[in-house]
Amino acid sequence: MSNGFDDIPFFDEEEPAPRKPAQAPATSTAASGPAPGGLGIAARAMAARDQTRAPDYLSGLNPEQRDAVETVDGPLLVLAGAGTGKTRVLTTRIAHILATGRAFPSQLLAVTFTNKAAREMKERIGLLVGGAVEGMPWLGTFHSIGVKILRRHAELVGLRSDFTILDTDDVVRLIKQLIQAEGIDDKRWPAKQFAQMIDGWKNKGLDPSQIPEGDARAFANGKGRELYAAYQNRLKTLNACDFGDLLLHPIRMFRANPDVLKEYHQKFKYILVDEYQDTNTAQYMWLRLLAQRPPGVPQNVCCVGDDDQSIYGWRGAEVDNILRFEKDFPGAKVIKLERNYRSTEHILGAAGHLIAHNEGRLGKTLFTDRVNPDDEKVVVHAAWDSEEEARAVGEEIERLQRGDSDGKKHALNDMAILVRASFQMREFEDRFVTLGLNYRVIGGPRFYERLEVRDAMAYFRLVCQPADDLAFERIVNTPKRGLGDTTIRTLHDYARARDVPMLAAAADLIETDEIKPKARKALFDVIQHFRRWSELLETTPHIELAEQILEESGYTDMWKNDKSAEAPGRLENLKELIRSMEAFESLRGFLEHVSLVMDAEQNADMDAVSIMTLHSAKGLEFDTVFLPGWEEGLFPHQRALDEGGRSGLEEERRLAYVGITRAKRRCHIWFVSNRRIHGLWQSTMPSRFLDELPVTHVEVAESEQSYGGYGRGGYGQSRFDKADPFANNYSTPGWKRAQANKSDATRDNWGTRSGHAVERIGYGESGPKAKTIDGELVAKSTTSEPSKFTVGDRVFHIKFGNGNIASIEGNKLTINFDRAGEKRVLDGFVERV
DNA sequence: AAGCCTTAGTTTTTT
DNA sequence: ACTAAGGCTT
Repeated sequence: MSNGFDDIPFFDEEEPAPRKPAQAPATSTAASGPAPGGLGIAARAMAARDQTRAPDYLSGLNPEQRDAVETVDGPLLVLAGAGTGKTRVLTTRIAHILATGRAFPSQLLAVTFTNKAAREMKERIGLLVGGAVEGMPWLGTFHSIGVKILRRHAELVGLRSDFTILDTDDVVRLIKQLIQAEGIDDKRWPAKQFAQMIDGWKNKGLDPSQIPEGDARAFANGKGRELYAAYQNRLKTLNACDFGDLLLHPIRMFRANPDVLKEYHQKFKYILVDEYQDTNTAQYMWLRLLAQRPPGVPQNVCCVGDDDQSIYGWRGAEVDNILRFEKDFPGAKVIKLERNYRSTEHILGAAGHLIAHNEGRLGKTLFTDRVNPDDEKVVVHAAWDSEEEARAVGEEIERLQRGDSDGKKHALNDMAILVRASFQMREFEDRFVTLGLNYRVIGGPRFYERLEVRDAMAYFRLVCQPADDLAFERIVNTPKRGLGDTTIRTLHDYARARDVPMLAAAADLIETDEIKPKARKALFDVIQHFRRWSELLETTPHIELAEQILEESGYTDMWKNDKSAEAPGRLENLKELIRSMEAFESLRGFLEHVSLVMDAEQNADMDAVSIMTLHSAKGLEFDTVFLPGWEEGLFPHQRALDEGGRSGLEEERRLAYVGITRAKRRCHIWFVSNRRIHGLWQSTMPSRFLDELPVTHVEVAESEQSYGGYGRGGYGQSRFDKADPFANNYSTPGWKRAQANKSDATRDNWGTRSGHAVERIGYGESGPKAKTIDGELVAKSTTSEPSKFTVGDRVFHIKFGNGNIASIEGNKLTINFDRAGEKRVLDGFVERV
């Protein structure tokens, strides 16, 4: 569990979460079996209760929190703003339900989105109640609980209970096969895209028969519905599920089997949902099925969320679920948590003013009364380009580390850089490597998604589940065994014709002469190996077996013989994979875990600055937060605006809100005038979100360096004394260029900004001379001067050779090259011949 | 089966 | 501009 954040206390300067009560039994009596288990916890919790006064665990709560904990009967929506003690309320509420004897641990259903959140909740309940929480079998993610339900009733939806869970990669490969089998051009209709469509439908809870006609037509000349149905059939044959099915199958099963649903109704006395604003339609349907009760019986559902932190609309989350909670659950009580324990008044003020620009919200205002005159305002900085941005952030970090500003030395662990898009990270990494500053990147490619780990897992899967064709196809020729396309196709056809797994097909076919002798020998060896491994499965310790599989299959040797730079790292990852199996009892148990828990631990020992996207920062907090890249087009992101319209913009704004509210003490926002996007230098405009920050809580940093045109020439006072605090930035070369571009076709990405009137102050002309790089950049991307080329000119390009200019858009030329065909290039890269 | 060349994509991410 | 992946050639 340690990625460095788990030990950061949720409350700053508050008393820690209540400790194990003195009268709690010292020894654990946790039940060993599953249901009806968990009496150990209940007993401890009951013992912890003090009949004469309010129990200890309630004492540290504010009135609203306490209300949310004690309102146990009937539907309850807790609107918990950032840093208001959400997790504390949830965990205390659970402890309270247990302590008052209202339910056994096994009668609580508590759902989270991520494994991390589930883990954290378990730990914290353990702290409250004392001891581990083995007795809460129904605390987990939507998906892990879905699997649990589904394994019990798999046969009701046409699966066997040992079904496999496919991840995205498997799904895409499977769909690709289906597309090809239909004779559809898989270049024109990419499997990946269709996988995303299916995912979208499943998020909405739609079967093939239910998808909108338009959607069905949109793919592969109207074959969308057919393909989706074919995909579901194929999954059934494979005895497999995708992630969406882990929710949809239980929904189907409950609808078709009211008696089963009733069992669960009786079982779950209290239901809790975390991060309710992130639920999608399918999750919502699932929840409603489980939460519904006959008239007169209270629906004990408690959903906790924050509409202002809903940032996953693009993957199917429906903020509406939280906005209409009261309609869905009549008689619901709504409690708002607005007292913030995390941030300074300036940070809260800035965030609150920004988010107030959103229309579709329930409306909360965070406040704190711990006001300190030394609290720093949110600082907005300008930089010339992203390189300077990274340099300046690096300097600020070193300053804090040394303790220059306030005499306190700040740990790198307390600082984070939160970016909108991951490509922004690189510049910071480069800079920090140069500076020798420790950093850690959160998110990004994950351990279990690495090629070598997935290969190894495919071997294990096939040993446990010989019918796993996807695993078979993945590794049958890895390492190379001379089993090429032809052989695989033969196997595939045979298997499909007889409806048997490919491994079985292979066993059949090596008896015949349909396969060339060489391939037959190779296949024979593979089959022998798997037979033996399967036999060892029951007798050999799983770690030993896993090592043996990787050795005997030649997989480790393959990487040992590989001379590429990555090979050693891959071998190291394989060792790590084996090591991580130690925590499990069997190979099967391990596989199940991995399919549901895709995250791996990070080392938290080192003191390091965290770099991550705004999305992965949700739920975390840091003393100092740096928010670079506040420019139109990047943040708010152009695509969010194009595809999401106004609601897209509002989601971006929520993202900005999430970013600011991660900060406890210091928040530094940056924007640059020039950024390279897709390899081209673009002039950028400051983000509209900057204009939405309140003057009283924000200051604009004086220009720290090279980037001249800002803050010099007698501007000592706050930029906010002016009508437009950022006016000066609009006099920079970047801004002028943006203006010039406005009347030009090159504005395509950037010129669509509206409703943002600014007064320009003619300052740049007489201002300090810009750096040399300025001249270069202007030369490359300015459009204020007419192009030195005209349509029809014959030009030479170093890569594409000779050609004629077909059209000119600012500094971008469209050229018909004699050999390379039509290309768009910058005018700086060609010369007249 | 390895290596080269062309082509497409380049916001955010969980399970 | 860069990268990664897929297709094609040798």
